[in-house]
Amino acid sequence: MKYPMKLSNAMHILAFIYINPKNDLSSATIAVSVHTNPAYVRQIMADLKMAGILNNTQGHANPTFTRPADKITLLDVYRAVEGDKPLIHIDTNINPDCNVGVNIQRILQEKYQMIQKDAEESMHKVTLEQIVDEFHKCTKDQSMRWD
Amino acid sequence: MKYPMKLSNAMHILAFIYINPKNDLSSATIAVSVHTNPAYVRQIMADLKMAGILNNTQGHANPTFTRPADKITLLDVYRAVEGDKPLIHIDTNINPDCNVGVNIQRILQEKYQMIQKDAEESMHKVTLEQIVDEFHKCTKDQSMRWD
DNA sequence: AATACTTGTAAAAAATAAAATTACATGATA
DNA sequence: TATCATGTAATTTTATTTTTTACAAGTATT
Repeated sequence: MKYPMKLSNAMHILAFIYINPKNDLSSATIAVSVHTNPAYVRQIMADLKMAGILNNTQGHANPTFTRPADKITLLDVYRAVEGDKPLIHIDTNINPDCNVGVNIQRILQEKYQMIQKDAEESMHKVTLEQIVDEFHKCTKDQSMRWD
Repeated sequence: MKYPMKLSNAMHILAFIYINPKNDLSSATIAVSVHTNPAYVRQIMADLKMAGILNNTQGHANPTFTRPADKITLLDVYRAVEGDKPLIHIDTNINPDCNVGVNIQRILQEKYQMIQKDAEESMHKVTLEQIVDEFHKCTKDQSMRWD
């Protein structure tokens, strides 16, 4: 499948770091878990770094969060990896000479923006902390917690 | 992949039919407005027909709605053309031997389903009638109204 | 200082989902 | 009957994402 999965992979990477802070956190190790290659992990980590979520130092595998995990939301990560790309797209390639086409797409865009806003409010309520908490609950393995 | 645009094109097609009920509504004519080809228009109309939104008879270009336009929502059309495909996808191709990967994706899926639900509630509030009403308002051309 | 790691990044290639196209069977209408 | 139309399956093309390759540059250990 080639659906966009940077969001899911970015959350995976962040969760991996949060769950295994003492482990080897090199892009190579994380890549094994995400089932991809180190360069792609580094690309996503670069997005997260650019968005001010992650700290990392070149040459040294020691990624850390810039803020507590309960302040890192799904929306933050979505914005970090997807930027302004919306969930639903209008068709910008309609016939420009058709009054119906031009205006309907413009009106649709307004509606999509409202839907996007609702989805983003929903994403804003989900934190990395919540997700990792649920992970620990369901695995019944609190031994690796470090907080 | 290309961005999915069946939803926007399906809404375009429905609006075109609603705005121009007396015009030629052949797939060829609609395709000119959508800037695509007749077969693709027919494919989308087949989805809408299958979903019980549109009536059409083979061999005769006379598409009609099965119900009033204020009972046709964006969600209805989304379901018609996208089926169960969600807006956000988990990564199903993670390393199955990694406890973190498997569980994080499972937990993410639950979160995505909540976001999907909110987005769908938002889509449910938008009707074809509203969109075409806005079209008529902004074009200041009510002369083609037939209701 | 040498080495063996690492990250950071760009660029190219491969994969794949969506749209576009084609082809033709079938139905409607004059 | 001729000429339209729709319905639909199969194939090709296109666009986006992921994957891969490559290498510059930083870090740590010996």
